[in-house]
Amino acid sequence: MNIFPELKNSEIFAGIADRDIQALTHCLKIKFRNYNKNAIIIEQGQNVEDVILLLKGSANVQNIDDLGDISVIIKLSAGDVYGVENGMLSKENFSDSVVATENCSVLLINIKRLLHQCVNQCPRHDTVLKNILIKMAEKHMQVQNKIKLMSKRNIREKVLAYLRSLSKAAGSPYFDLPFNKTELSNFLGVDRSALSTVLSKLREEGVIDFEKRHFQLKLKN
Amino acid sequence: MNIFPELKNSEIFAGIADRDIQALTHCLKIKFRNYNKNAIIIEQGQNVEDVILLLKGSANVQNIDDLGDISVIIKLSAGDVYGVENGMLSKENFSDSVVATENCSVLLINIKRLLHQCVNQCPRHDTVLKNILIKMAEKHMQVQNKIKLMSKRNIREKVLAYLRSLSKAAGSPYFDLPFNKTELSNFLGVDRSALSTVLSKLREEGVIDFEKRHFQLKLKN
DNA sequence: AAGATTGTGTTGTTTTTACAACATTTTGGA
DNA sequence: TCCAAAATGTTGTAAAAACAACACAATCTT
Repeated sequence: MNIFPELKNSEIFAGIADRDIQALTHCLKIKFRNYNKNAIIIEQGQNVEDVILLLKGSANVQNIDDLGDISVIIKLSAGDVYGVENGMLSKENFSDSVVATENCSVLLINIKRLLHQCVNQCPRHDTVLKNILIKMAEKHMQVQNKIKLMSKRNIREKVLAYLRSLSKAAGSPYFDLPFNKTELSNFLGVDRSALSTVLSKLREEGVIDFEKRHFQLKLKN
Repeated sequence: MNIFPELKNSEIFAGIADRDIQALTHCLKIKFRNYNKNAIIIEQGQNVEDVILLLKGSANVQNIDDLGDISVIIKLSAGDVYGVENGMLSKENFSDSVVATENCSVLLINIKRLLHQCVNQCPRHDTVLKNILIKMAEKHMQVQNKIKLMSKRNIREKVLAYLRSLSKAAGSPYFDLPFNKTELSNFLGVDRSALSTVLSKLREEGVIDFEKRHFQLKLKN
């Protein structure tokens, strides 16, 4: 399959001439894949060979521990990249899974080819790497911010801090959760039913309103 | 002050010839600073101008929220780097503080100079940047792992998971906490006295033993 | 060395959470 | 469209956590 048109629309390849993109496709051994919702894009334990670039859809980076408890580490949206950090540290295996939460289109980029200086002196290799590293930095900041949420001493403060950050990102008191409520509980590291109770209470108090994934933050509270 | 000898001992400059290091010092506007224990190396809100490289000592990356609650996001040890991600995303200000937990020696590296292609075609600039990005990737992984700890549903599992990771890193059941217990509670996002109770219980059950910062993991449990 | 500050463990109380079980709704396939 | 599976909200209960207050130990300052 010719994956050329898919790459053209990605931020990572923005501003790169068509024939340079063609060259990069070979140089970086780029593969294109589609995944259905709930499909496993990366399975924890799997060999680290490719970085993934999510072109379309969304996915959760998650981990299941010995007790079977799921922890959702981060959410990936279209444009996001995952796995560069593993490659940079020469990790053998992924310690977390990436699971599609919608139907996804994904590019697989060979990690070794990406990180090591291209023998062909392939044009724009560095530009792509730089763009990907910026994406990684972005995730790094997001994860650090998530730690602040999770440090809050109760569910109410955790979820409010998270909702505020979504509202801020949306630039509006109205916004959509990127998760269903079960995923949200795993994202915040709390029990689902306890979260449900807290959300109901916040609604009853008039602090928030919500319907399915659509939320409104009514008071700064 | 001549900071040359200080740089030579850092991993970041490993394998770079002496006169190249001299050149880099100017090119990257590198400054050397000492900080006493408890001194603020970076204050949240401060302008992002430099990346810091911790040469000696240790520091906590932490955040104080509106309610005055402290959250310790990560611990920095000798060799660690902080602030690259902010620079890469053109953040104006730091949103977290970095506080010395021992007497520290620090290099300040101009972030713009580091990230943008050097006009002088200064030798080894890229090597330094690459080394620093690997350090960033390392922190990124650490932070993701921390999220897994914090996702555990009770203090017992959180602290045990953390102690296991320290034991694994030390390659021994005996190891030292990089925190005092108050800091540890802020690192894990739990109440200090509650943590103290859990640790005492674990000791009483024979799962762990500890004295000050020195710990032993007696059972996998 | 003395005094002040910080760190630590303990306890009791109150609040919050996890857990389990369930009913209902929604979603996704077949 | 119908069925099965998944998501959601609710409730009760037991367990755990936060909070506050305190005593004592350790550490730092002067």
